[in-house]
Amino acid sequence: MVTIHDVARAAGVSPATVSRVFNGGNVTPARARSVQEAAAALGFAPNRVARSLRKQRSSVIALIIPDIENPFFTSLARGVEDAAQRTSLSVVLCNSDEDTDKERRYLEVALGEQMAGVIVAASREETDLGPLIARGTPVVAVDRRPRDAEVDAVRVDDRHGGEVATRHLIQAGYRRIACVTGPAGASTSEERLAGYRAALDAAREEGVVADDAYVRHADFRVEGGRAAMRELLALPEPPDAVFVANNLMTIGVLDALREVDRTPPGVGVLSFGDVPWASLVRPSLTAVELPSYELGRTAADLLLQRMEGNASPLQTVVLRTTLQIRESTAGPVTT
Amino acid sequence: MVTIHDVARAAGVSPATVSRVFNGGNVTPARARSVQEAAAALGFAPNRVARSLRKQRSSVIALIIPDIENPFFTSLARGVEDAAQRTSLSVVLCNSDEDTDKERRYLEVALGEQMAGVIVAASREETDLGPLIARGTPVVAVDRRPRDAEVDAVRVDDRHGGEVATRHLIQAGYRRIACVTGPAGASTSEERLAGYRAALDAAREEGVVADDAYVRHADFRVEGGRAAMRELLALPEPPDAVFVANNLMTIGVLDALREVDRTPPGVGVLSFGDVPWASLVRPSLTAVELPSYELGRTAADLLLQRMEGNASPLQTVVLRTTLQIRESTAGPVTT
DNA sequence: CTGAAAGCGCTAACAG
DNA sequence: CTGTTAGCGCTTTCAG
Repeated sequence: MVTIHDVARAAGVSPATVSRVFNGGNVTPARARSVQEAAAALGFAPNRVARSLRKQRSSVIALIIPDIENPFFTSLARGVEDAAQRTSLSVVLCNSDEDTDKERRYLEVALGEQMAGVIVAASREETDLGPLIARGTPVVAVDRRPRDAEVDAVRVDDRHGGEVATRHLIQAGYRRIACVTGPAGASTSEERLAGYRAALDAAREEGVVADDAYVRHADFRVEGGRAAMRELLALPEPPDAVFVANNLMTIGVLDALREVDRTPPGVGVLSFGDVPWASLVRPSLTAVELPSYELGRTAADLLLQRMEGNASPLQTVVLRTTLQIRESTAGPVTT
Repeated sequence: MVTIHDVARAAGVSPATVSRVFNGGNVTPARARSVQEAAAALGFAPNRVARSLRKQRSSVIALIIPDIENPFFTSLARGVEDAAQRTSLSVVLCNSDEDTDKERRYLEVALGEQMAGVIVAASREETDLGPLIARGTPVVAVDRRPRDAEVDAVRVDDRHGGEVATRHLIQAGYRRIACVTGPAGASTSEERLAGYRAALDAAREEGVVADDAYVRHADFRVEGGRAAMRELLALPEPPDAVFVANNLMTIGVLDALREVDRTPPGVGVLSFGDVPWASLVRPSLTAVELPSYELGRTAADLLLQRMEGNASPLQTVVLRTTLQIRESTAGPVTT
């Protein structure tokens, strides 16, 4: 391995000077050039580990997400990357797989590697960001919010979005509206469910059924959605519409409906988050649109500000969702 | 920050002993316990940067992929993660975004961070793995193969798969078969195209048209597929079938076809790689199925072997693809 | 089985 | 503007 010393010797300067050349210190142009030539000739690549140890901080930021196979999170990741692009920092992705153990491990890695910053979509509200914060690492929670963590956060108006969505189903004429939400303990699961409940409660007098038998917790994945929908269909009085709390579960729900030949809008289907490559899906799906890319972008901007020393009070940015009404909620079959 | 010295002092031992406790050295049980208690009490977390510097090797492996928004690569990533799971290594993902500059940067990071290993799906055949190899870092090329790089590789039978696919279109009765392939310079683009050409050449006598006007290079993304298909449709004599060299471009192709109300199987569509969430798509799509997960899994296994010191000659593992015949290639409309 | 000591490669004072 | 020096926190000989 060729080090800064080798370059120094070859260029006839001290190691410190070489370091300065590579870090924008004050060096005579002539010398700087000869250092660069020596470095190129020797194929010198700076040892980032040594640098991190010395500076007590690396130059990579970690993005920890719970499901790399969910396009919502990959789009969010693109937002983070694009924002980091302007800086000299690199972004690495860590997939916690909705698994608190894996998540904890990645959090430990981020701490131990002295990462410059961490953006995390927490698998559960219990996620412990304490050690990172104690060390002074800037942390931003995105999409999902750990309970009582002292961090900046960027998320969407889950509760409100869930309420608007459910209200739309009611207005479209559906009366037995089910909800397939995510794992208990994930903030987004809970909030979207709360919005659903609020809308149902407000509509009691219109003959809308509010019954917890219509509520299912699944895993935010295709299989979970499918299983939940099958259960709902097996009910003595199956729902005539479903509010599904994320995009992937909606795919499972649609599969389950197709199995029994009941398709939207006969059974209304409304997804929180656009189904991936929605253009392929017929009938087109009504969905609460989420600004996934902007979520990532905003989180990264916030993180970068903190890294530059912005010491203003902690903030939570809430991004708006938009209900996109399409064919899948056109109204129940009139029997 | 609490270091190994603090723990040593608290436990009344030397730093070396603390290190041994955390690395499985020989330490009296009683002492080991008191060290662990001290560590816990102080909230000690080992500094992985210092360790990496000392050991000249970190404990994370990098997976560099060209498109994090492509489910093929995220599935591959899952394969890598699951294989790494058995070890104490962590996997971080780097998205090169089909951009050779970003890719080079990540390769530099992997080198500078002294990563324990690197798995890379190279954006182009020119990708330079030299420095990594020179340093002795185990490297495995997956899916895409950099030209003359001295590395282990895991890929699929792209050429053969492309040939089988095209032959199927011919047998189904299509005669003007186009090909939308990926960027020139990506090994998979070239190989799949070569397979397509071989199949056409072999079928000249059956009235099959082999004309480079029917060949388009796009970007392996939805937009590229859409644009390419629009061009093909604008030809004086548009194709009656398309072999699309990846899953995402197929989505764009289907969109473009729908715009002009020409849908499969009237125009045959065959995708190299299953379209994501294919269950949603009607008509169902004929596709060359790729073992994406196994690709990642195999690459990681190979990498782990090399890290354990396996010094057998370099190997290339080629995984089989399977043609899944479905509705989208049922045959042209008879006019 | 344990401790002392010597760095891994780099950067940041501090002198000059 | 440049060189010298002193570590960053850890692991690993080498003695004992």
